[in-house]
Amino acid sequence: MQRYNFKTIERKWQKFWDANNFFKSEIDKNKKKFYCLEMFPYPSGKIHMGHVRNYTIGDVLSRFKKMQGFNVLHPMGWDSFGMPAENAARLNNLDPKTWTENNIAIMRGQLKLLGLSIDWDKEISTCSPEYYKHQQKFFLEMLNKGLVYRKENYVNWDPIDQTVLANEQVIDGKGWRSGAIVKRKKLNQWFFSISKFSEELLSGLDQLQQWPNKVKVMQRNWIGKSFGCEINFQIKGNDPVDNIKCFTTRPDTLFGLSFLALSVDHPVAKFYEKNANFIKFKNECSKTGTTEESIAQAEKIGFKTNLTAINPLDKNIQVPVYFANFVLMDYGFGAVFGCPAHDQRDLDFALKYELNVIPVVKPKDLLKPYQIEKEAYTGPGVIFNSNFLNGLKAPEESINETIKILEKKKIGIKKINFRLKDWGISRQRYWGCPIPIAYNKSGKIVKIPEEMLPIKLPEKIDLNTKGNPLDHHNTWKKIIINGEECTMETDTLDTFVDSSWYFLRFCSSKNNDYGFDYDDVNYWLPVDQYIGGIEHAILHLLYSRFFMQAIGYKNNKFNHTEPFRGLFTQGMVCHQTYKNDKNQWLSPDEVDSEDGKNYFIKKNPKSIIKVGPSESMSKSKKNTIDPTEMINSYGADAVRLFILSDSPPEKDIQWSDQGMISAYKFLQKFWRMHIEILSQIKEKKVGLELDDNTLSKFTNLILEKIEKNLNNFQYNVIVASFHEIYNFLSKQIKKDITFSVLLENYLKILKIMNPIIPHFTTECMENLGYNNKELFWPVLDKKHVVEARANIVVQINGKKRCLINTVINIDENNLITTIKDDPAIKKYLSEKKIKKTIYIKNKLINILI
RNA sequence: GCCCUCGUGGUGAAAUUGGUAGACACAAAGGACUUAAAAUCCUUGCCAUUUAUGGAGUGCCAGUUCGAGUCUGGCCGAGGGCACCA
Repeated sequence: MQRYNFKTIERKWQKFWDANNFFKSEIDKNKKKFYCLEMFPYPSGKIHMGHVRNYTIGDVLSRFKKMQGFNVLHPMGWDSFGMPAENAARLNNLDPKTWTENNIAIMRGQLKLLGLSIDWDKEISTCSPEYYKHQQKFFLEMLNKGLVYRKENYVNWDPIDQTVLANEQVIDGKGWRSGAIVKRKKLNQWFFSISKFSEELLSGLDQLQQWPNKVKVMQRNWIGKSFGCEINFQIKGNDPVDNIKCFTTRPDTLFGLSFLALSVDHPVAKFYEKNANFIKFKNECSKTGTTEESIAQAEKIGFKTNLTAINPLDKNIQVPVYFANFVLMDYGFGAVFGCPAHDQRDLDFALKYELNVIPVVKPKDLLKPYQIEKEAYTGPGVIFNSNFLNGLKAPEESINETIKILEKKKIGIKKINFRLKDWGISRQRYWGCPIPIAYNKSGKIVKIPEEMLPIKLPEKIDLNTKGNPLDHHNTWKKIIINGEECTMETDTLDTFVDSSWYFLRFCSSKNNDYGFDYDDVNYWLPVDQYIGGIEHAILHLLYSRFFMQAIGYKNNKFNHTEPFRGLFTQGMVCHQTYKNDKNQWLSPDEVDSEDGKNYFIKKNPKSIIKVGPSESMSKSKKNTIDPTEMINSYGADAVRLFILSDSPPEKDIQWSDQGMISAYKFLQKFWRMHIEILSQIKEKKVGLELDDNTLSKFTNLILEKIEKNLNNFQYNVIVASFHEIYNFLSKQIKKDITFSVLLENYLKILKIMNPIIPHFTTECMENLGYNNKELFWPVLDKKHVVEARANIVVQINGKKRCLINTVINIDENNLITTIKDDPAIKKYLSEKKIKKTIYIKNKLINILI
């Protein structure tokens, strides 16, 4: 018997799809569209199992939607700017462009082996001038709309990568890529005014019903809206400083004021620049570092100024002003008022410097005398010790009432504050999109005129310089604009800018005049299903949402402001880790095991290996499995089948060789059954009515189930259903079935299986005489789903006692009569009176005795 | 500290949304076929005596209900996110 030869068959159908333009998508306003997008890859050189999982999930959905008659857009591109290219180029003495293009060629080939239903005509690459010239236009457009600005700012400086990082790219005080401890440095930087859209970005989340709640919560926290009040404190005497503004969410505790605390970067600090003790204190603060641990453990310290602030509600309350290490300049006004009784931080500070602790919120139902010791009281209660605020219910009543009073007295203003900060986009790097800006001799900003775009990166560049290579390229830096000699901006854009609009580009990937065409975008957008890793929950997704706001700002040409209607975040692919006796990582192909418990090095069977926990596949831990190797050994369909099996797509999956092999074996045994079915159909057997119906019923039930699971992303359950199909069919075909009924049902089953194992099923269908040029999802035949008989669970006092097979829709009295005759139940019912019965039609009966 | 998610056999997991717990697979054990191996097929969650038959059972403790893996409250544990955010 012939084995299933995946190598020739998979190639055959990939060519067929290609030749018939199977996955080309064009705008067709008579058809319902479906835009399926997976996060595009960085071209590192090789695809990894994470890609395989990501793109298989998207492919299954795309194929399913296409079969359902949707006009599907399923494109692919490359997130191809970024630092690894520069580093690799330096190592291998290549230029980043060549390195990147080679990688793309390799990875494109690898992805094609998977048989993905991608419209390769729409392929884009962010490092090509064809792409980034439009990005430069967006930059200028946004600049004209006042959404881009330049300012001198403290930045997060990564000393290894020699570049600036966005706040989001600093993780635990370390660079997200290099892992180096980030330093503070003052630089002139370009910013996107993302914070201008804080409110829109926050409220937009409510529309996103098909996003995981987890991601929405993370974004909400990130945007960090808080309601409060801006309060202006007068400074006593004739100091050069006469007032200090503070932001507070608890204006109702103002009578508990005992100090003001300022950030060391607060404008007031300029009066202390020459004070040796202040300099010392400032250094002390910066030493604390930015790591999570140090922040948590850092002691609250302060530097006392000679200023005295006056409580605006009561001029007799006068308090000292400190600089303090726990106040941040980039939130609120970089100044807070301290109310130690009701804020733990303030209390810690007050205890250290022996400042007043005045409680102003009293808990209800107080049992013992009320005294603040080492713990601040932050719960609800009633305001006291507070003159005209006394008696207000805190916090629900007191905050709003106090704000009203403060506004009336012109002391404070109601204010909403966001945690979200503007997005710093300048990077001191070569391999990124050049910023279309130059500076004239007097240092003024000059916009590059549109006809001069794109500003291309220079091809020949010396990468072996410190800092930004573009800065050392003297000919590139010189540019003449309107006859005036200028110097190019040498910073390039953060690569997150590239990925913030690529989903728009796919809609009009060939448009030369503009990044996209509004008609195209308004047809395809929003992306109906976006699929990718949870690691992009905040940055990439928030930036993309911002771009829609910014590009559509003041022109209202977009029909939708949210780019991604559905979001699915898939889990990681994990594998066990292995270490030798010297604590060095070992790759899975270096080790072997006979019992699945004890492992040894293949070359040295006596060696002992420590088996570590299963972790997400990474080069550094050497626990990777090469997808192309797997495709070559088992075929794309087997790999697709395995990567979807066992674990739900949103959870992590364990790679197992046994699992991979079992997926392969499944296809082989299904193929053997297929050959048998073929010969039965050729025989033109005419069978018995009963077995025909059993088959039709099964087919339609499994269709119903798989369709539901496709819509819910329960792909692991679908793979389980495939096994059920085999287990059922391999037995059923041994019975008498009319050949035409067998053909019809089997064809239906192959179509249902098509999105997951497309090559295999297409080949099988061709064997049956199907032409494969059109492929539609089978229609559920309800008459076969309706059962003639039902298995009813019989419970006595809530305990299952037996199953009874009866005709469908039997009424309760008839059922009880039948049950009383059943030998398995008789013994429970003998001479007992039935108190009550609960009957769920065709499902269950509970008899209480 | 705050927020979110999740606890089901040796393992990955299913469970029509309150109605037969453990589908489907992996592993292990036993069996069939075979001179033998591979491949293939069959059986097996736990306890009580054995296939029949009972019993317990979805992290723990209560509650609602005829009936709870599913709903409510409390506790324990794991994972993730945020954090001197005023």
